[in-house]
Amino acid sequence: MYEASTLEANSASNCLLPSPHRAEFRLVFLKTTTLATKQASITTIATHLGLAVSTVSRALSDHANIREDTKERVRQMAIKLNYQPNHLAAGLRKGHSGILGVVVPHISGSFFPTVMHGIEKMASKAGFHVMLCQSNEDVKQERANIKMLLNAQVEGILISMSSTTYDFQHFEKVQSQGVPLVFFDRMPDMPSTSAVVLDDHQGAFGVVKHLVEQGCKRIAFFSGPQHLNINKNRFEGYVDALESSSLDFDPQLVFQLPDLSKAAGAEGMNLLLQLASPPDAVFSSYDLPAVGALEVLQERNIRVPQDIALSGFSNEPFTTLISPRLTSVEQRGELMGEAAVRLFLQMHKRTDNYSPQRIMLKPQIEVRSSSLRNIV
Amino acid sequence: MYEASTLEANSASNCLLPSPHRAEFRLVFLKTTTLATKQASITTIATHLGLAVSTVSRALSDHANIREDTKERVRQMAIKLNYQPNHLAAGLRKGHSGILGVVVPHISGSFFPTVMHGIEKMASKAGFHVMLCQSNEDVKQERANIKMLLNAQVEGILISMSSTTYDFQHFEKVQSQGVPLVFFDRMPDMPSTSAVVLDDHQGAFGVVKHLVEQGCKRIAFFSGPQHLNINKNRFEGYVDALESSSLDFDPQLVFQLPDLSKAAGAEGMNLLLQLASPPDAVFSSYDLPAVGALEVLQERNIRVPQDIALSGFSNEPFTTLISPRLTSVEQRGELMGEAAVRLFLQMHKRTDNYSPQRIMLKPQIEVRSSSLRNIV
DNA sequence: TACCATACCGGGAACGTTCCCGCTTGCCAT
DNA sequence: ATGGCAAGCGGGAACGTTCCCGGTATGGTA
Repeated sequence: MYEASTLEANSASNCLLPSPHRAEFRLVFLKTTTLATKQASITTIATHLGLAVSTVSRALSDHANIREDTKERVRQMAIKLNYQPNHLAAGLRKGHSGILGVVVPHISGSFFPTVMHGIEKMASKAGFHVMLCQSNEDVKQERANIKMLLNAQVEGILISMSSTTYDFQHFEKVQSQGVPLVFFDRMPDMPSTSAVVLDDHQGAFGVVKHLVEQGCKRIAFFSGPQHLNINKNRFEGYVDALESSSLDFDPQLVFQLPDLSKAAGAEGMNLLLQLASPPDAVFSSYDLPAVGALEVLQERNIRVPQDIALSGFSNEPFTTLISPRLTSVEQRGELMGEAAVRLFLQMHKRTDNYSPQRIMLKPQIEVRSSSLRNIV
Repeated sequence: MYEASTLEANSASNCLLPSPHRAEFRLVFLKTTTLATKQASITTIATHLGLAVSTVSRALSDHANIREDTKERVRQMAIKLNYQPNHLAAGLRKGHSGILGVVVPHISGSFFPTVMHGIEKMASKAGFHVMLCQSNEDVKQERANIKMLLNAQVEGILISMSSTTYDFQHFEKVQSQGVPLVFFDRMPDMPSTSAVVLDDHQGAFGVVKHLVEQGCKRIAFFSGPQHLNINKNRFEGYVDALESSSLDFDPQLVFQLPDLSKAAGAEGMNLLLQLASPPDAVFSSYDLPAVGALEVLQERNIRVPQDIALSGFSNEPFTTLISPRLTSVEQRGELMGEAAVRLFLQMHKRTDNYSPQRIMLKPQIEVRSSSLRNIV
């Protein structure tokens, strides 16, 4: 169709500041070096006030056994000397760093960023710093990430598994180290792990039930790699919903896509249309293939949803921007992130006696015009 | 139009593991507590081998003055004792933490996650850990984030300014502390700061020039808050392109939207259509308002691009999923993230004598069917 | 034989905190 | 007058590293 052309494709170009700015900079810089001879520490405050280090430490942490006026003196001197507490030293001494590690397969799409948003929000509220890694869907990087995080003395790890992870020794090592481990969305088939996941089964089940209500009888399914719990559960939800609606399961209508892309969805749709009896609905494990299918249908002037109804999964932002708007399943990413942190906090409080817990979030099925036939 | 209905709206429900799993867990847990009596340190290895701590330290860091066979013995004992180096202690002693701080206004949309992807990729390649904060477009949180990061002894801060930031003292404090500070995308109007930004002016200029080439003569503009450099530069690019095309600047055609949302774009479009002489093109500072405008036009059966051409900015993923596909400007987020880290690394190497540098990325204008009138 | 350089390793201080223990002072009850 | 007790503070060890300054062998050279 319309090929996107490119007007400007030049690569990055460095451009230094004009000379007046550079001059101004030098000034600032000189002022800097003379001031920042040495960062003020707790000892600096102590010697300046003739107090003991321990007293200053307790004053700053608002300990009860320190008089209010000495506390105030310490605080004043602290801001006067521009004192910055050293989190590293405190962490070393206290035995915990206040850092929470997060590993995601990648930072793209809308789901993982949404979860990260929930995680960061909740973690910072609880006083934790978030250290972020991405595994790039690679077990080796995942292992390296976990090792890094353990070295950084994180107090817990929240992780969504990479798609190439089949053995779980690196996860077990984390647990044996006594570090709380919480999975979100993608979790391994391990007992004794905490996790927060979406009820993918129920989401898929609900979508198919909805399609049946709309009069669909031959519902096709686009699936992803089955070793991931999420895809497996979505598929089973599809199968169970068919059975519960006394519809036959037709393997011809099920495609395991090589990747969950738009192109793969388009290809799948083309294959479906070549069938002797093509489907009257397509349910895709992810929104992108559904859009691919939609474009194929629109090219061929097949009406959506009248001839073929369509539903995706994940409720990507674009589902409400295309026309017809795409029915999908909201994954509640932010809630998932928050729940994962909450689970971590539970395990962190009573590290002696935590029992692994699983939270299953109820999906929300967003019914839109791509599947809504009888507009009331 | 089609109201999205909700089938399942239950909130989160906790569900404990079934009893057999819990039993299995107890077993695992007991094994854990007995093993993890104490994390092995460098001293543990030293005493086990009858070596000095310093020797072990140098052996593990592959120092030249240690015999190869003792190195090997140390390494073996390390894995035998399941030794995990303590990054905190090393950081405290060495005076640097190996942590890079990142502050973004929010983790949503597609731009910031893309930048973060570039940052994380580049930083981890350089051996840095990434600590992530979001300011939620709030100066107070931004200040708190920076303070936190400084306490965490980060070796540098990469930041994209919040939209509510008007004074820059917290930035100056970072610089006076000698901590490298690099802005990306949104930067303050400060001299002597390093930054990597998109050439927003050129991007906007190019889009308008392209629209003019397509025969458009009355080009409307949707703008965002002008105190942010990005919006200001886009607006100026628009103005300069008009002038360079000897087209009149008509203030009636320029809207400063309250927020860069779809609804705001729709409202703006409606107002534009009420004009005595409506525009023949709309250029929006962000993609979402452009989609809002598009929906209004499609409702009224106004043809895009024949009657009114359309262009957005940011090249959000959905621009290629809607129809007609939306012309937009690619912001090169990943490249921006990588460049920001590279800039930091430069400043980090020669902290004594770095000159602030600015990198300006060339935008790519993705011409698509929403603005392409004469299909060759 | 005396001497020096090199290879290899130990001892110990330091990084900035926290926390346990102990000391003084003042006050009240016995 | 004696004891007890709490408030308020100081001293110092410890957390796990790294790094400087040594020390002891070994081997080679004058």
